[in-house]
Amino acid sequence: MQEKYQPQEIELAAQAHWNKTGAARAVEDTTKPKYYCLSMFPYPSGKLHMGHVRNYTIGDVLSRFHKMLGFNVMQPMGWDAFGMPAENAAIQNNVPPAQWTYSNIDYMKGQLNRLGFAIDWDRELATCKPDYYRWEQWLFTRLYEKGLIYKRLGTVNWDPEDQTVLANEQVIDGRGWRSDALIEKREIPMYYMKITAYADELLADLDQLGGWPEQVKTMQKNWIGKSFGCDVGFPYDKASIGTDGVLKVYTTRPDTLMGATYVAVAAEHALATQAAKTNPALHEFIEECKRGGVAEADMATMEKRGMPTGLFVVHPLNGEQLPVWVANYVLMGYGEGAVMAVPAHDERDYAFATKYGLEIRMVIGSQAGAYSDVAAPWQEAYADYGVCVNSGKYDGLKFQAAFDVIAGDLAAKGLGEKKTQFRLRDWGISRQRYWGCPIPIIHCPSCGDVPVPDEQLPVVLPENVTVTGAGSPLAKMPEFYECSCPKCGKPARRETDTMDTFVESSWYFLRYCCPDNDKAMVDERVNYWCKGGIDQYIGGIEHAILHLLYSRFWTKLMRDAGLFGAGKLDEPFAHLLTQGMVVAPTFYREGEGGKKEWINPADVELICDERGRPVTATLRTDGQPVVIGGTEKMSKSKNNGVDPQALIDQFGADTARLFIMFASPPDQSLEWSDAGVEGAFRFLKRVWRIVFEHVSGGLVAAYAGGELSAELKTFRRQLHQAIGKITDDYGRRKQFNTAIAAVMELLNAYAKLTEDSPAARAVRQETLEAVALLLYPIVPHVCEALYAELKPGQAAGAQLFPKTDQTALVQDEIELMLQINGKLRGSLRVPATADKAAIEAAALANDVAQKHLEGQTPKKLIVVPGRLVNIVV
RNA sequence: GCCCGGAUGGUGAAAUAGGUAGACACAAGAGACUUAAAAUCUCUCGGCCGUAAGGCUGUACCGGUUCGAUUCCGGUUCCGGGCACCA
Repeated sequence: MQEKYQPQEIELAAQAHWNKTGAARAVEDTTKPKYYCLSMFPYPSGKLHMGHVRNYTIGDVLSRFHKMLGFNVMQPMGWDAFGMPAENAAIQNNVPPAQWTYSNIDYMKGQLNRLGFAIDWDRELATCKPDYYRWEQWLFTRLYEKGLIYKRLGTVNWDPEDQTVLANEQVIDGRGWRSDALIEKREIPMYYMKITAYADELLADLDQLGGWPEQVKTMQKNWIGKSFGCDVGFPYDKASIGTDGVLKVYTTRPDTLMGATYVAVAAEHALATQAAKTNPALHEFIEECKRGGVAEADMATMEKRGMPTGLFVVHPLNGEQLPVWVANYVLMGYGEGAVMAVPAHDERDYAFATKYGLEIRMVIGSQAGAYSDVAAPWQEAYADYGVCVNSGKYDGLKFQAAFDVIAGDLAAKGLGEKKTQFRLRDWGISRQRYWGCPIPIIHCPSCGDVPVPDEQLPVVLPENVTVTGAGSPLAKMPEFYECSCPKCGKPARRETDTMDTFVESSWYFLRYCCPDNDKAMVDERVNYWCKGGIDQYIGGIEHAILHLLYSRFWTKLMRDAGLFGAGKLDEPFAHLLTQGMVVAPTFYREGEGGKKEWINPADVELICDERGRPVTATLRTDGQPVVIGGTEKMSKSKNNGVDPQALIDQFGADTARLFIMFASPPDQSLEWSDAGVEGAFRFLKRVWRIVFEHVSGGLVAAYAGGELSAELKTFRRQLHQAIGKITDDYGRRKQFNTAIAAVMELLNAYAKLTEDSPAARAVRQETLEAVALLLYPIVPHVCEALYAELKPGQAAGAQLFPKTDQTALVQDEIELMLQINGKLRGSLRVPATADKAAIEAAALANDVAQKHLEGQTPKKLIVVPGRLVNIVV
């Protein structure tokens, strides 16, 4: 055995061994329980970032651990290869997106292998390849025929200078990120997937997901947002509007209807358009509302503004005339594009009414008859449920009663009815971009939208294009869009929009089961690997809503298309681990026009005060100060990523894996710092040295029974307690930092062992064999090497995980803590078999207890078996 | 703004079911070994008082429940994630 721990050498050797033996190959085998361990596949952005290393190390630890428990493990990997960054890189570096993407995949695959992940590369897929996306196009045409995909207008960010649609991320303070032009909202035709048709099931099935964090289920539930409310119709006031009609709104608070004092409509609403014809100021205001992006966060935080239209509608219950306002916070795409406003009982309406001097009418009190408790002077809206007051015949009714009676009255007048509504909206999947999956539709002047027939699939995306950033490249390629109608044969035009990349990532995990099938989207192998759901899914918490919801949706779509045959799959992911973000500080300088130029932390010199808090920061290259931004998710846009490659080059893959698993539990965010990496390396060197010293004394058989001294007996108890704890940490708790700490603790105890008998050597052998296997899932390379030294000819990865020896855990005496009035005052040794009465007696007889009692009789005695005694004086 | 999280020593964190707060590490300081350095080993390490024994105090802030609260409940502050075209 070599005396020195040389990671580069042993890691390459271990990887060569795994490759030779096909250790990571996953083959269907019905004689073993299966374990499908899935990590969210990476976007091939160039090189791995710390988030990837963290994600895939967690996946690899769980994969290797379960393999040692006897499962048939599959750990696949692929590439979420379509997306905007490839187009941006193309514009910047004049490289075709495909070429850029494939070379990134090559490099990153090399990095994954260098980290020693047990990935079955035979199942690798890339979403930008026709043999993958053709099935997505195929299902698209089926869904289109079923009416689950349909076309309508949708609102996008329009950059008038570049003549192009921008993503929300590309709109900064209402301006295009490249052109700096003011962005406008624009309505264009888009394809939508009818996810709302599955809203009820997506909500109800959350209850099946026992292996999901509550947090994520709550977020999805709120996102779907099932609400019970009422449609309310406000008849037009004919004198002002000039025609008959009814303005429809939806509310979850019909009990407050008597307090409605105005209605607000979106800038694009028909009533707004009508009023603007004769009102130049209103016309100008509506134009202004159309400026800016479409992101909801911006809508919700912008200043609420409005303007009266001069039009009126009639209150359906009390017949009063209510003014119609145009408000910038009402959106045409959501619901009816109009809302009723009850300023007294809604915070947003309250703020708006206060600003524009609109009437505030209080109609809900916290108890019947008494509404002075929430009455003037008005400081804020009373949005809680209560009792109707100041509401005529409805006075005294509580929320539900008022809801029912008012809904009934509206229905009787034909001006409303109860309605269940969802916040969830249909999923717009059209993108006016090049680097994505082409939408398989042909537009025919006589036949309309015709789905591409199966035999013409896939619609292949041309790979040699030039991307300029202005307009859609496909729309400039006649050789792509010129075609003939599949129905009538006349000249037609192919759709040039591509699909949202979330579509590709909504089913890749099913395709891993059968990536080689060129006859079908999926086959019966899905039923083997996904039975009962994918056993473990691991990925960032930032995907808690969109990606996970879309994937659940697509699984249900594929199920209902009959793609799982006799198999049943309602939910794709049985267990979900949402890893915390890897975050790092951000630094920037403001350039011309206030544009932020982000600087990588590696190029920044931090100056800290004596308490270790950063005071100022300077750029290394010029020594000039930079602005310290917040600590945020490592990302390209903030340029705060830390390259893991340097870490691997210097210390090896095992140190990188160990450090990142030890630094914090997987579901917490991890703030990157270089400190601590050395510590992880030092620990591995220490393990190596300990094994080296033991092996140098000659090999012995592991302890298998027989008398032990008290010292060895105590130590063996620690060993087997640690095995139990670590098994629980890996398996149930998925908390790897404490598993590592338990091994460290065990080795600290090991180093303190003094005995040097044959029995002691046997216990040492037992311990080190166990340690090599206990650490194997986290640092497999070094453990493979150490285990081969301890048990020549044997591979650690082929062993079963250590089991606790119950007989080693037996204790004669245990220690209880002694509390007086809930404060720790001492401890107590009692026989392990002592009953409650014996423990009480021992506690009262204790010197410390006597001292604090000072002759008084205790008021109460609390005994928690195995833990403590609390004496209340 | 809305939804979901988080906050514990100089730092990362632990405390698994309401029961010893700070395990295990990092950094720092002191010492041993060494011609020296590196490596390694030993010790100290929340704050205040005390030579010590020990005492008081302490888990973002304010309040509550409990024999006992980092943990449960109500409120507040700050930080992070998501908000439908970043992935």
